Amino acid sequence: MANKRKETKEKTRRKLIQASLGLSAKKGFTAVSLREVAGAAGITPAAFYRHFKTMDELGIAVLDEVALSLRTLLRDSRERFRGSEKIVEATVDSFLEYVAEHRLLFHFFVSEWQGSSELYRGFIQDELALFTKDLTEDLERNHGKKLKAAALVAEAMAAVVFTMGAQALWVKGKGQVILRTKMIDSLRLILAGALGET
Amino acid sequence: MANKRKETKEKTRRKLIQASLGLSAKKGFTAVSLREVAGAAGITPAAFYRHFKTMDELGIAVLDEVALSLRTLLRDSRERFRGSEKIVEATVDSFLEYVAEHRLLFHFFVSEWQGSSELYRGFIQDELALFTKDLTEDLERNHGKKLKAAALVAEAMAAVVFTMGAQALWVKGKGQVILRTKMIDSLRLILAGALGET
DNA sequence: TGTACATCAGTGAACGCGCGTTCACTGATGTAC
DNA sequence: TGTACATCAGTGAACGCGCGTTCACTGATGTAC
Repeated sequence: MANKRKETKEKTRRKLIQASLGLSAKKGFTAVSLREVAGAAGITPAAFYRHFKTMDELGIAVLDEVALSLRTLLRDSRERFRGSEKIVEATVDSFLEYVAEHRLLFHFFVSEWQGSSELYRGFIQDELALFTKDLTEDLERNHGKKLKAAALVAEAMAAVVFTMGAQALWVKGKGQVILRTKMIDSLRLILAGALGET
Repeated sequence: MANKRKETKEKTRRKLIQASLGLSAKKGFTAVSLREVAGAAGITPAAFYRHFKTMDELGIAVLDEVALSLRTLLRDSRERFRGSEKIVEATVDSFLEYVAEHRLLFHFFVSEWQGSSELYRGFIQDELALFTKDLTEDLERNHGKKLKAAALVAEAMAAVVFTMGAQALWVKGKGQVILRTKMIDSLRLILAGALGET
């Protein structure tokens, strides 16, 4: 077998990424040290360099992970409302499930969203633009030309969904239900405005 | 005179706050060290303790500063649309002027908005709730009962305004104008949805 | 299949450095008489 | 107003500690024959 070495290396790499997510949930990725993350992943600080040149490179690897998972969110959301007109509920429910199931990834995403690292901010903005673009297409497909300025609608929706989605990270039980209603109603408001009298 | 000592102490305190803002713009407040901020303010590390027990206490002082300035934003915005029905333009223009004039304060605010410090996050959510509450009242006053669920409208608007406002930090020249239009159109969409057919 | 050599993920010790915190101190400012 | 004492913002040296980075190394895995 010519790949056992590759396999174990990949395993360690994934441990480093998971360790970053866990540690940055507590105090923010910028405040996590190379030694900490190496220790949490079960390797010595020196071995860290076999995987990443810098902590920034690790940060980007984490964001790649987030991007990947966000795209599955989109796919899931699409499947849900295919053929149905309940685009709003489908989007919100997919989103809230995503946040619950990928807490650490989503928290990393929003915490660096408005952060000070231009590198991470740029990456996140690009990913958000992708999300908005796909949402725009879905809106056009579902509502046709009755809806003008679909791109604008998608952007306003994304702002609401990500902002309130971030709140979902810190709210439990009943609060989750209230938040869900709030998200749905907000999106309906926007959609109603966009479909309103010509 | 029994207050020259007080005065100079207050001056140093302000220098520490300003230094924090400058430094955290570059790498985020969490990554700023006590020694750095003391150095930037022109005092020794030990003297820092004459003003704050910890860096966290300094962070809260900075947020107090932000809260204060946000309230003047609200006042300014209110004065602009008093008697006028152009609540949307007035809000957006006040907001964009605020962001431009208080870049560092606003950046600090949004960068900790979804951050990992529960202390700061809580403080910011409270301040945002205040903003939303006042906006709700203004909406009710301006549109009366034609508008239902004013609180929801205000919250959706706040999400849009703060999210797009954060983008204004990193956009120049023509981009600013486009962003302004985008903000206005988004808010109008929401408002139209809320005023739509009963 | 067995042997001899190459690869390379991870080790452990060492380095110089900036960190937060403490301490006894200084000297300008404030207060009491 | 002048003097004697109290206050206290800021100093500068010292401390132990975790940091990122380097280095020669080890030993399991992979490759060539």
